[in-house]
Amino acid sequence: MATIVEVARQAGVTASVVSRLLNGDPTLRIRAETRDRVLAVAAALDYTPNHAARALRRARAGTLGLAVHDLHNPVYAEIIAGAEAEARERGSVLLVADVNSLASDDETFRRVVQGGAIDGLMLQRDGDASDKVVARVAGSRVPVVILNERVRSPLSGVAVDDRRAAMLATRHLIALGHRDIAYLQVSGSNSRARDRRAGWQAAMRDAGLDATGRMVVGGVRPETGYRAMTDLLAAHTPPTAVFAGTLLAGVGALTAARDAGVSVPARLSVIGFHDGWFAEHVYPALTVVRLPLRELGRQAVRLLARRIDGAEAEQILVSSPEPELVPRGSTGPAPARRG
Amino acid sequence: MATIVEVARQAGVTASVVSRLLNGDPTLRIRAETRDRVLAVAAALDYTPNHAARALRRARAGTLGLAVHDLHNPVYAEIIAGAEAEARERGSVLLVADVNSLASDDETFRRVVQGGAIDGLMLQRDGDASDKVVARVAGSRVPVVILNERVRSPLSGVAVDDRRAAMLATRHLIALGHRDIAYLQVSGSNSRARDRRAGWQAAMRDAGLDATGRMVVGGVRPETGYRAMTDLLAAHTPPTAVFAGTLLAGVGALTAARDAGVSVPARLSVIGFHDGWFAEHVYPALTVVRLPLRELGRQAVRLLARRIDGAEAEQILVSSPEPELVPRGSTGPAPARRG
DNA sequence: GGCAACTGGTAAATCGTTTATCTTGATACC
DNA sequence: GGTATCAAGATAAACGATTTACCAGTTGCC
Repeated sequence: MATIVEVARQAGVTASVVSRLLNGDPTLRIRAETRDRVLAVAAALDYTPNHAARALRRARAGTLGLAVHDLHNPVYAEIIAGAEAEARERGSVLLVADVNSLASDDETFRRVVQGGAIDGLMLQRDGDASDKVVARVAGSRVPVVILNERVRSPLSGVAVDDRRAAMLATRHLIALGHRDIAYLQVSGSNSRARDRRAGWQAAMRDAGLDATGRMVVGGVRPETGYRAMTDLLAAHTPPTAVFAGTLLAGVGALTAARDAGVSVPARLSVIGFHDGWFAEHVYPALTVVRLPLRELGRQAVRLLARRIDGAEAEQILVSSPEPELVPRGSTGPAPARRG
Repeated sequence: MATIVEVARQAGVTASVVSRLLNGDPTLRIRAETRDRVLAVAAALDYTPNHAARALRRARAGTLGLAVHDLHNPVYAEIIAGAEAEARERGSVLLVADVNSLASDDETFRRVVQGGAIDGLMLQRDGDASDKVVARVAGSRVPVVILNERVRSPLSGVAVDDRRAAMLATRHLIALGHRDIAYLQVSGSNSRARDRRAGWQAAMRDAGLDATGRMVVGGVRPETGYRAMTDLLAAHTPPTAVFAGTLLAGVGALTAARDAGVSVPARLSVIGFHDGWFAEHVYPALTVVRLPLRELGRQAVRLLARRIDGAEAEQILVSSPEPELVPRGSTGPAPARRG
């Protein structure tokens, strides 16, 4: 590969000039013909600055870290897609690391975070491993942005309007005539869990309905949603509708209803949180509320970039595009009251 | 952050000693007490070698590139998970880049590939964008490993036994009494497409069945599988079973059957290729053949590491764990012959 | 006692960029 | 005519680590 010195040599100038020209140094005074000559040589040699050398000199890697939990969760895929696009547009590049490795493998953490391989880190707090990583990274010089959560001040975070979307979902069920609406709660203590629950409760209260006692942990995986739904259906008077706090719990709930012989949506309506391609391929197709996850990914990168440049911690709520109800087959009118 | 010079200073030696000690230089002669002192200081200062400096000096980034098409495809998620684990265990780190950006955005390609940000690249050839990337990267010094495909000699690649798995799937249907078995072909001209088709054909031939005329493009996405299945069902005598060359096409086929009012598995059996969590949550649960995708990801990283170290191009077939039939609800005995 | 071999390191040269500070000849100003 | 300014670059010092070559004492051997 051609180096900057080689370009300089062939253009008859010093490396300094090449560097300043290519980086657009405003203090550089250069004759037009010299500039053209340098640019021509750089193009001819297909000169590309060496990543490592630049990183060393600038004390900046040009790389953003993204800690991932489970790539199989479609919610992640969407956030990552947004982050990748934004990072690319800004000339950065995304480095992925498994959050469990970061938490449990000291060597990995040091290499990635302390060794300066990344300029900043994005991660979703979810479970002990991620909390551990947040704690450790807070003690380093690497700024961190929390994904998909409202956080308090020393931290930076970017979230979507979970509360509003949860209300949207619940109101949809209420509008269909449901009065006994259960909530499959997100596990963990974070704003996602709190806000979605709060949204459900608020919508229930607004409609004069009782929101107590109909809440059960649905988790973030199909299996947990399945179990939760199974338990609910085994109750004396099962709910006629269920709002699943996560997409995968919603899918699991649907499967549970089928296995229990409860027809959806005739006897039970199910609505999920966040959209994914397979929501159209379960049966019946899952009604969901869709949130701007891709945009969340983009904003996270922007915020992280600002923090790397020294800006203060910030909290961002991605409110556009707005949460949207996507009605599909899994929700329908409430069955006639048994009471 | 503490530098190697600072460690050396506090330990009363030169940086050379610290470097050689920490990197296990076998030619280094050092007194036990000096060694302990250096190690103690390094530990006390929590010394971590600077990524960029090391990369610059060694002319090696310590980073492996992974070009991704679509993170929503679960097959990818599994390969990535394997690659990430293996990379981490070897002290490398994974850098993800969207294959379309690499193909279409010149700037991105140069930064990532030519600038030395990665030591090697893994990608799945699938579509024009990826072919373009392969062509361009072949002209650089960066070694590339093709994922999930058997390739010819100048290239390196790692594949699973698509042919065998396809036979396994087809034989399962044959064993259930099906004789009219359609194949939803994978799109593109690659060994995945060829081998799966060949496996289907071989199994059909072995059973004395006709494999011609029952092949239609199913693609790699639910929508394409849906359309293909819809067309098949509209035929004069629809098949009684269908082998979908991809998981998502299988899911789409299932949905198509339902929308066409064809009950599965009573009138139509469907089997998919590769497993994914949602295969258990479609209705009926999708029978599939499972292949060692995670191991494929691991082997890809190993092969790439060898190539980076100068080894010749190689082709690898991941044959363990063996392809496995995972019977679920979408396949059943063939309906009584209409003829 | 002379030479070789070993011990326990040291010195210095990179790697490719960036950037603050100089230099040098020409022009402008008063 | 002396000085200040300016155009157009040149110089050189980092950034932090790795690696090759080398060296001063000390032992060992015959």
